[in-house]
Amino acid sequence: MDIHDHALMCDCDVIHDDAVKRTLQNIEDTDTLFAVSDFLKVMGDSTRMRILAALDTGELCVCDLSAVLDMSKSAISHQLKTLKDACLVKFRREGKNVYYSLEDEHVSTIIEMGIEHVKEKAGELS
Amino acid sequence: MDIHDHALMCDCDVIHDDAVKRTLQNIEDTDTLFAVSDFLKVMGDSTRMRILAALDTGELCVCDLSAVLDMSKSAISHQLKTLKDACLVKFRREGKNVYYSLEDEHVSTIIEMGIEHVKEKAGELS
DNA sequence: TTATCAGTTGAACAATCATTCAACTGATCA
DNA sequence: TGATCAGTTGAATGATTGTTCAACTGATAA
Repeated sequence: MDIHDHALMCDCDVIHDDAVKRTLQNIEDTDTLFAVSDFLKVMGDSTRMRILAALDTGELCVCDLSAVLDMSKSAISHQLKTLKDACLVKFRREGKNVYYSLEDEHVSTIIEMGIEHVKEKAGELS
Repeated sequence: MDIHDHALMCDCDVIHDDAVKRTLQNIEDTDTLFAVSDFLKVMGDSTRMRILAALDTGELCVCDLSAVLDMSKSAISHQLKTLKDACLVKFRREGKNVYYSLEDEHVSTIIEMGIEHVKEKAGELS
C-alpha cells in the first residue's frame, strides 16, 4: 500500500528500483521526447520524404512535384501543408505558381544523414 | 499524345519540363527514400522514442521500462518487437528477465541529434 | 467580365497502427 | 511436480492518417 507511487500501469513489482530511479533522473523530459517523435514522424512517410528529397535538389512548384512523384496535385498539396506546419519547407508565390523549397540547411542535413544511415546499414549486409 | 511519358497521375501539363527532368536525374532513388522514411517512422512514435531515450541511459528489463514509462508490459513488449525488427535495440536473457539496450552508438547519436534539433527550434521562438 | 489553370481545402473512405485483453511460453523456486 | 512471475503473442478495438473526390480560391489572359 505504501509503495509504488508511480507504477500505476505497471502490472508487476518493480524489479530494479535503483535502475528505474536512475533512469527517471537521467532521461530527457517527456515533453521534449514527444516533440522529437512528432518531428521524426513528419519525415517518416515515403511521400513526404520523396518531396523533401526532390526539394533538396532545388525549388519546385506543386505541379512539378506532382510530375516528379507521379501523384495528384491534391495529394502533394496535403502533404506540403503538413511539411509547412512542421517548418520543414517554405514557399513563395509567383503568378499562378507556388514554389516550395526546404526551410533551411538544417533540414537538408537531416535528410542527407538519413540517406547515409540507410546506405551504411545496407552495406553491412554484404 | 507524344508528350508526358511519366506524368500518368499528374493532373496538369508539366510546367517546367527542365526542372522536372533535372530533379528526376538528381533525386535519390526511390527505394532508398522508402527505406529512410521507414527507418524514421520507427522513431516517430512517442512510446518508442521514450523507450529509446530510457535505454540511452543504460540497459533495462521490460518490467523496468514498464515502470519508467508507466505503461503495461504488453504495450512495451509490442513496441520493443518493432524496435528489434528495425535493428534499433538488442537484448539478452538472464534468468527470468530480458534486458534491452540500444543496438549501437549510431542509434544513440541519432536520438541525441533529434533532441538537439528540437531544443534549437524551441530556442528560436524566444 | 469570363474562362482557364495552379493550388488549396474539407469530407469521406480505406488502410495503418498503438493499446488492451487474454492466453500462452519459459525460467525460477518451493 | 506445481506455483509464480517476466515476458511474448495474436486477435480485437479504437484512433490516426494518407489519398481521393469535389468544390473552392486566386491569379492570369482573352
